[in-house]
This record gives sequence, structure tokens and C-alpha cells, in this order.
Amino acid sequence: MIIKINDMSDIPIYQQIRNQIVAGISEGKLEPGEQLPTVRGLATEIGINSMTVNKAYQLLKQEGYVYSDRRNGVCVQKNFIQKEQLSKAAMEELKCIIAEAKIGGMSKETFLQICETVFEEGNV
Amino acid sequence: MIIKINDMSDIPIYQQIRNQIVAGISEGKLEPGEQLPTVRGLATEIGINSMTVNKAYQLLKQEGYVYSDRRNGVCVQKNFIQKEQLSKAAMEELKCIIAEAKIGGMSKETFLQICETVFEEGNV
DNA sequence: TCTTTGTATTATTTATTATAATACAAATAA
DNA sequence: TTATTTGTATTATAATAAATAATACAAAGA
Repeated sequence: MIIKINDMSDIPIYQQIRNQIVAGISEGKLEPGEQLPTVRGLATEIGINSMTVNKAYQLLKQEGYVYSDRRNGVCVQKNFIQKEQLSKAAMEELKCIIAEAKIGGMSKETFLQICETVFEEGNV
Repeated sequence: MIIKINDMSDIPIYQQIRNQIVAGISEGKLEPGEQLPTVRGLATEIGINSMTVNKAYQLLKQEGYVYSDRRNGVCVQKNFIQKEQLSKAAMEELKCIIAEAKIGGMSKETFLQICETVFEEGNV
């Protein structure tokens, strides 16, 4: 899976990496058990410091998306914790997005349609 | 409208202020044309520097949520630009949230139900 | 033994966020 | 007029976060 960094973005690099890997897992581009690029490999590939990649991997590990050992590197989690609720942080962000949409005059139906499309296609 | 700052949060103070005002507008707690607290007043009230409040107001102004003059201070916009699409940033965040939900095994129906509730109630 | 893996350490640089102390122009009220 | 309140601009500084840099170490395997 190819990671692309946007230097113009105000989102920190380690967060961009984290987000793209979560998206990759969600879309099935990254299979459970599959090894992620090595810390040094990915750092070289996208031209950043290896500790920045490590920071992203640590975050993913802490969130339960990946696991690691010194033999096989960092791999995608095989059994994700199933949960019926969004995280507190995700709920806050969702509220923000919906507030903006409502102020912009978007109807509930239109918003739900966008969500449905993203949920099904995972992209655009 | 009362603004509450969470010191433990990793969200910058100016961003927290901005988010709560956008939420207030969306929920109708802040009426179009209504004056926001003054820069100095709000800063004193929540015990922060006035330039931090100013930064939040500048952001809101740039986003088109408020306008200002030296006579009436900063007021809620009266005519919001209507748009049928989410902003690019909002779309990116929405994709992230949905990716996380999908990995957690949440069904599309459950996710849409949450969105519907937030859209209608604007809270919790 | 040598290489690769993640990880730990320490230091430094850069960028962002927040504070501080003033100052100014515009508008209003006294 | 004078005094006050408004947002805003300026300049400096401090505190925090993000990113880089250069090594080093332990675990595992070839």
C-alpha cells in the first residue's frame, strides 16, 4: 500500500500515516496479519525520519489496529475489538461535521446519503 | 452561551472555542446577528489570553460564520452560504470516522442511525 | 556472525500554540 | 470634547508539539 504525504496539510505527518493505514485496513487493502512496511523502509520511501513513522506505528498499536514483534515487524491486527459505539473523539468530530453541514443548509437526507456512499465505497 | 475549555484535551483552545460557537450556531443557541462575547470579556471569563480568543474569532470570520465591526463587536452571520457539499476537510474527517466504525464492525444501519440522531438532536 | 526487526535514548531544530504588554483606529456615550 | 469600548496590529517571549538526527540495543533468523 502506498502512503502519500501532503506537505501542505496542517495534519501532522505521523497522523496522516496513521489515517491512511486505518483507511487501508477498512477498505481491505491491508489484510489481517499482513506486514506493514518497515519503519526504516517507509521512512526512506516517503523521505521522512524513521522516528516519525515509528510514532505513527506506536499510535496504531495503542489503538489496537496493529501488533508488532521483532521478528515479523508491524502487522495488521487479526481480531479487532467489535464495538457498537463510536469513540468519544469520533463522536465529537462527527458532531462538528454535522453542525457545519446544518449551517450550510444541507438536509438530513443529503447528509445520510453522503455517509451511505462513503460507507459502501469507502472512498469519494 | 457558555464556553467551556477542557485543559486536558489535545485540541487547541482556539479550536475548542471555534467548535463550540459553530455548534451553538447550528443548535440555534446563537441567533443570526447576535453579538458574541467580546474578545477581552471572553478571555477574562474563561481565564485565557485575549489573543487566543481573537485567533478563534479570526478563524470563524474566515470561515464565514461571523462578521465584525468596531461598533458592534463580532456577530453571528445573518446569511450563510448554502452548499450541497461538505468541505474537503470535513469529507476527510468523515472518511476517517467511517473507516474506524467499519473496522469496529459497526453496521451501516447503526452508523446512519447515530448520524440521524445527532442531526436531529444536535447533541449526544 | 551478520542482518533485519522494533524500540530506546539523547539532542537539536522547527513549527505551533499561548501568553504578555502595548498601541491604534473607529464608534459610542458621557 | 473626553473617556470608554470595540476589534485589530505589533512585537516579544514562553511553552508545547512535531520532526529530524545520530546512535545504540535486544530479539530473531539466515
